[in-house]
Amino acid sequence: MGGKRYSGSPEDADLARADSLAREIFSDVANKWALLIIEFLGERTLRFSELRNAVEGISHKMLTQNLRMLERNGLVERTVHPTVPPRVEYTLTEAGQALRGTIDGMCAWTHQYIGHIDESRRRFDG
Amino acid sequence: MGGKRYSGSPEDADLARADSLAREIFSDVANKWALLIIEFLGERTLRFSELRNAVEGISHKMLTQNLRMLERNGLVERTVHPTVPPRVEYTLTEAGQALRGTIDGMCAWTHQYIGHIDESRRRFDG
DNA sequence: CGGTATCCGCTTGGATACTG
DNA sequence: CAGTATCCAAGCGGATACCG
Repeated sequence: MGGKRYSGSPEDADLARADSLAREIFSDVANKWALLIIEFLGERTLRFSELRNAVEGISHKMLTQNLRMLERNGLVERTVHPTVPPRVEYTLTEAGQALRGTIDGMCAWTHQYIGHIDESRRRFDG
Repeated sequence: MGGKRYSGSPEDADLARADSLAREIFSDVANKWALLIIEFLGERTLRFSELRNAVEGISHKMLTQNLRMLERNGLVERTVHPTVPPRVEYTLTEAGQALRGTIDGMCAWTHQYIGHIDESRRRFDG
């Protein structure tokens, strides 16, 4: 991603715009809270409070903030059930599901290399 | 990842420890600078300054900080050539290469859905 | 229950300067 | 060139309170 240089023609300007957009999207999505939320939503639709319990350590504020961002980018769909008390559910869209696939890869990677990493840390720290 | 509850037996304590380690690793790695660095190093070995140019927007400080962290976790290998001026090169280890595969997936995803996302954003903002 | 708003501490991260 | 250290401002993010 990125790394290219454009020299000024109209088509290049378009490419540059797409590039900066890609960077923006990448920056939105590539943070631990967003990735963890997507990972948990991949298993099934969840309510706000369920999500709050699943993603442990996340604050009320960070959860809403990230959910809005994911909704804005069309990765998550928000459905409000007009009941009392309110019931709000979050589901992955197709785009979200697709991204989830790659996050699964990251999780699998973590478990696969956890031993290597733990050892490497000890060597480095000592 | 995570989301499980352990009830207190010795084996459970081990699982809980592995779990929190996994979380720690995930938090280290799941940030945009780390992911971008790994992505660029996947193409080829790079010097500090090359990396600084490739990952545009990153500051000197953030680059060193993330490189140390990646080295500590054994994802990146650092080789110092004792010349004047010094020449320091960074390469992905096998673990790093493996992770790079999944990051490639994220980049591909970005480009595939960039249209959807752009449109979704307009709808949301307007 | 879920969301928004406010306050505010404190971490993050940029700028700068200095070493080998 | 690469790395470390210091300083300091901006903004992240937690806590709290209040509304629909």
